[in-house]
Amino acid sequence: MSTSRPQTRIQKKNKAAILEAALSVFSRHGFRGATLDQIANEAGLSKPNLLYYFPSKVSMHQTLLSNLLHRWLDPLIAIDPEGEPVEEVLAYVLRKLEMARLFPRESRLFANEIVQGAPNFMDQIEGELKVLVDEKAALFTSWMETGSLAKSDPYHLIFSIWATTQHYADYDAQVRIILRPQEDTHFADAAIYLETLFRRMLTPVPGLK
Amino acid sequence: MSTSRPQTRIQKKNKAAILEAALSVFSRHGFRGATLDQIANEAGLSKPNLLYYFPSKVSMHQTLLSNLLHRWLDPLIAIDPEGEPVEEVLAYVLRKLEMARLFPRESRLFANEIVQGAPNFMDQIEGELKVLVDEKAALFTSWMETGSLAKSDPYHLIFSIWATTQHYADYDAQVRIILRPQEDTHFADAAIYLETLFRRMLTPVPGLK
DNA sequence: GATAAGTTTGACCAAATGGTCAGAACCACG
DNA sequence: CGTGGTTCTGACCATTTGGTCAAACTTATC
Repeated sequence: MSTSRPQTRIQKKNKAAILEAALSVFSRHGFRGATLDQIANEAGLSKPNLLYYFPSKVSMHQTLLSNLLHRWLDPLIAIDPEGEPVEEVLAYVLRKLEMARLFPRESRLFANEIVQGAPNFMDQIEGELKVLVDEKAALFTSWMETGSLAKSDPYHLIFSIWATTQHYADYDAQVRIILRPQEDTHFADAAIYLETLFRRMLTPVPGLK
Repeated sequence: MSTSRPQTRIQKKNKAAILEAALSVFSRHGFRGATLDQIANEAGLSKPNLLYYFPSKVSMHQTLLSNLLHRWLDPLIAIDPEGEPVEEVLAYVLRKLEMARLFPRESRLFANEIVQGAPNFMDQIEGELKVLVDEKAALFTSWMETGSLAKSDPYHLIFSIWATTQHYADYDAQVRIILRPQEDTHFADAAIYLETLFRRMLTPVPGLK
């Protein structure tokens, strides 16, 4: 209910610059490993100036995490219960891969948080995320029962989609070294591979009941 | 060539306790996020005592990483060029999943290091790991050419195996929350799911040339 | 059980880190 | 332009952190 003032031009610009820098630093070094000096440097501001816009280091981190949640859930929400099942799931895979390509820092921020036991993200995982996953798992199960999707464990199916796509963001350093010659095409190659992988998994085999 | 003295009883015990504690702390908080006080606490030793056994914080980290490399590569080495292709790769998948179950801290240590751009692991990834991956990728390709393994990109195949299996160690916190009711059986369920996923991917379809 | 080697610790240090604050500089607007 | 709010900074602070060291305490060996 607080009558919050509208942001000034400078506030908008600097808050954005700080969050941008904080995302880079937190996603590489984790919360504890990141320092305000690094963030200030990268944002082109002084350390006390950071703390003029955000009351503390944790508040920057929390802001980033809650901004992240919606972007992270959107591709899952977009699965259409009225669509063609195999194509809907494959489209989800490709959307997730696209996220890994376009927002690798966000993916790593998330990875860092989970690896550390999700100390600041538990609530959201237990809440919105779990509800949504349960809902989509139920949708997958109903598709499997009508025979329009091959039967398998819907939760582990979702995990395998997350794992394979996020791998290209989180393990970027490893992927680049191993694929050195084809560095520039590796996302396109991954898309082809993953579409095959999941199409074979999901396409119902007519002979089986 | 240095004539290194044999370790005393106490040295053996305390070095092991320190590495054990360091593994726990580094794997949760990353290198920068871990503190010597935490490690000392967990090991039941004083901070100066840690530094009697290891000259610095980085030396503990490096020791853990190089101990890790061999355990990490072994399952890949064990793929037998003389074996039945589909079964060999599936056995590799299950071995990797077993590693995620038995050594989750090691997996997270590795994940932390790669997420941060592998500052202390580059050499080994560029060296031994890349050579071994190239070798096994070539083996997969030869199997694909003789028709005993379905055709696909061997590098992305390997990535997808790593990603899906390590997910259960690295994203443990998330997995446990989403699967709460079946927490205790989730590795067994994952084994069934992943075997199906990769069997469908790898089994050659007779009708296709 | 003396003695030399191995082990442990409290006290300490310099650097780094998150954060504060008074005041200076800047900007929008009448 | 001047004035009131906004933005920025240098100097500062308390705490944490990796690391040192001399001295004390154990342990093994003869």
